[in-house]
Amino acid sequence: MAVTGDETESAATGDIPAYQLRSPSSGLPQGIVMAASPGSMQSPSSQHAEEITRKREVRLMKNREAARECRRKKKEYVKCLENRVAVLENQNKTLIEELKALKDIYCHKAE
DNA sequence: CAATCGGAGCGTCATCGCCT
DNA sequence: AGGCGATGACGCTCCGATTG
Repeated sequence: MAVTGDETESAATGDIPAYQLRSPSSGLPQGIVMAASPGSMQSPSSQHAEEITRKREVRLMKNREAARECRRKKKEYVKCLENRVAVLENQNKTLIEELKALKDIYCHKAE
């Protein structure tokens, strides 16, 4: 059976999730410059950059959740298949027993 | 007891297929 | 054509088990 210590919610690094430990620059598409000081007056170009960043964050968040859901469904599917295997194996066993019993009966009649 | 291994889960990227 | 959700692939972390 599977190991059952599978909750990875709490990172051992304290309160920072593992996926945020990467170098921050690596997550950004090339050519994107982070806005220097949010909250102050912004040039149109930095507003645009912020919009792009925001869109990216939304996309990443949606995909993160989609991936989680996808894995959940896959696990469920595999569990279903495993159940089906167990049922079919039982059926097979029963049928083999039945066949053996019938053969026995047939043999004794033939004697 | 520290090192190593293997499995599980996660986030992200790339890609595909569907919908508008 | 472009947006979007689903999913495979990859690399990473964490954790329990095993081993020397």
